[in-house]
Amino acid sequence: MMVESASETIRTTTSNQNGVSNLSSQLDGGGGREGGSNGDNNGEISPVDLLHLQQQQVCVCVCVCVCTSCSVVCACQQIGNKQLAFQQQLIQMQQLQQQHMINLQRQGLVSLQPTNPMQSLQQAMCPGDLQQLWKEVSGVQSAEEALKQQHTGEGLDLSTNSTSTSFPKANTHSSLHSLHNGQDNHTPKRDSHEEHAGSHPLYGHGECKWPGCEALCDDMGQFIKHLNNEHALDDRSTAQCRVQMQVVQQLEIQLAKESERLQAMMTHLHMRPSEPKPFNQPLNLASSGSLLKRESEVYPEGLPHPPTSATAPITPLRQGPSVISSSSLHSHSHPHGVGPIRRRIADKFCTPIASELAQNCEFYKNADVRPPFTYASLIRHAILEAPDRQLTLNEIYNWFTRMFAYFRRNTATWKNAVRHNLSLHKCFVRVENVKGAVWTVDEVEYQKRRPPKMTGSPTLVKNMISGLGFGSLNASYQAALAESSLTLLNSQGLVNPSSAASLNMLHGMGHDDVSSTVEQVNSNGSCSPTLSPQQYGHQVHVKEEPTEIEEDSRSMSLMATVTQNMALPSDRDDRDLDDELPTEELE
DNA sequence: GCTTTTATAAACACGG
DNA sequence: TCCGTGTTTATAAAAG
Repeated sequence: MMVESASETIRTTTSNQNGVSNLSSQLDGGGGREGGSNGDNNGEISPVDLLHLQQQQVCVCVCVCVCTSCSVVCACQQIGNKQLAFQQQLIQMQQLQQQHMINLQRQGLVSLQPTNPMQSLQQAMCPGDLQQLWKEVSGVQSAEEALKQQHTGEGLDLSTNSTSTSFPKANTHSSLHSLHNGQDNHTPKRDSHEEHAGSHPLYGHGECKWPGCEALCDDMGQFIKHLNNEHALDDRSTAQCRVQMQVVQQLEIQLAKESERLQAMMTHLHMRPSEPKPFNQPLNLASSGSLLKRESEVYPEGLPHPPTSATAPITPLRQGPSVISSSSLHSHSHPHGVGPIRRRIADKFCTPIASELAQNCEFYKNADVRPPFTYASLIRHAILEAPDRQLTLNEIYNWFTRMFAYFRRNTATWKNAVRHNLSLHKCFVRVENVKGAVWTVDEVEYQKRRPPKMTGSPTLVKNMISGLGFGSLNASYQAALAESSLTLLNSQGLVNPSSAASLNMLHGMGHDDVSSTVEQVNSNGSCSPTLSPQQYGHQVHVKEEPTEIEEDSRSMSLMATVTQNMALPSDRDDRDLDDELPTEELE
């Protein structure tokens, strides 16, 4: 069996301000470095050294051959004081590497084994490094290019933390694209070329994505031809395939490490369900700061204690803004120890509750963490999640307890709050059907209560804020909806925005507010509160707005306006509304 | 400092 | 009477 070999070039370069000139002072002698081992380790540079060099903003080139038959290791462990000396060293190293590569190519490249040399590199190699390996294997990159790249600041950021790993932009763009550039490659956005070219994982952006190959192909046919000619089943392709397997394996290892880290973090943050909690004190995302002062307080057993009494801040897994804000960290505790939770953070930042919950569903189910949403948001979400978008009070209770560990205790407190919110907010409409009293959501009222800070058409936003306030949806609002959100949704493939499926999809997309608004635009273009009780044929309104016309008609919900319209048919505005609403809604 | 929003607590009414 | 449900009021705090 032929010797399986490859040459690995790891470049840690920096686009630093210090440049190589700083190198000498930082590395000269090297005796002061912790863990420094490049002085007596037989020419090897350990990952620790690499990391250290990188952290020290040092430009260093390490060329390590991973072949099983030779032990060529080219490392700049003896970096001189002078920049020139360092550059010379680099050149020598590159020449050595190039020569070695030539030898390898003469031997005939064969597949790589996941041998120990390779595995030993895994600590220092990120997947991008493995991709870089392709360049060396395929001989695409010359040493001059590498040297040039090094001094132009492009190269691998050798960090032990994969999250901070950056990949070379220039010469590995193509090869990395298919695997590592998930942001580019996994997003639905694809250039027109790719869209028209069909879907071949090895073809995109008009070029071959075979690792190490950047051959330009005008169309799919040309690509197929190129694929068959250049990447046929031979030793070289096999070797590349095996390296690709290594890449995947490396990614899996990294994933396992990150998962383990995550688990440790969650464990550290008291998320061990199996671990007995002495007092089962919840963690409050919003007002955790006040808890720091009272974390030593103990509430007597059997006595209700404030649900806001958390012991430590904890955040769910998310990337959005639902994090503990500085203000929340410094919130004051309630003088009676009952610190009411102020505005939920996610509400404050207009975080879509659906996406937040979808993202951290298990988190909230298991962690005694107060969800960063207002009661109103939660209630609304619970109702909208229901198949028919209506829930009894008890079902709302059950949803709270099912979805949030936080609400599995202090039931009297939060249930009272739920009832209070249901009664207080006009967006919650109590209706009676055959099942009894159920609660629904008047989306118009909800949006009016909290104007959505959505990104989109300014016209839409404007109309959402101002146009909603006349008891009916004016034309501009409808037009804005149709122009912006509905178009957006249609572009997302949501043909029927009024369907529950669309709702769920929208929630999943994280357009909580947008979705709920757009839902109101039905297929015939008219706007109706989808969730208003008129939908429910057998339902009778129990919760009514005051019979007298409010001074501010904007406070009237659409549903309530309909109700009033029935009672006060002579009202002009209500007549206008009557014209706009489907007749069946008045029945 | 004012207003709005929200959370919390509590009182009360009503019906089963 | 008790309990669940629903409404209302009061208070405090945060945020704009």
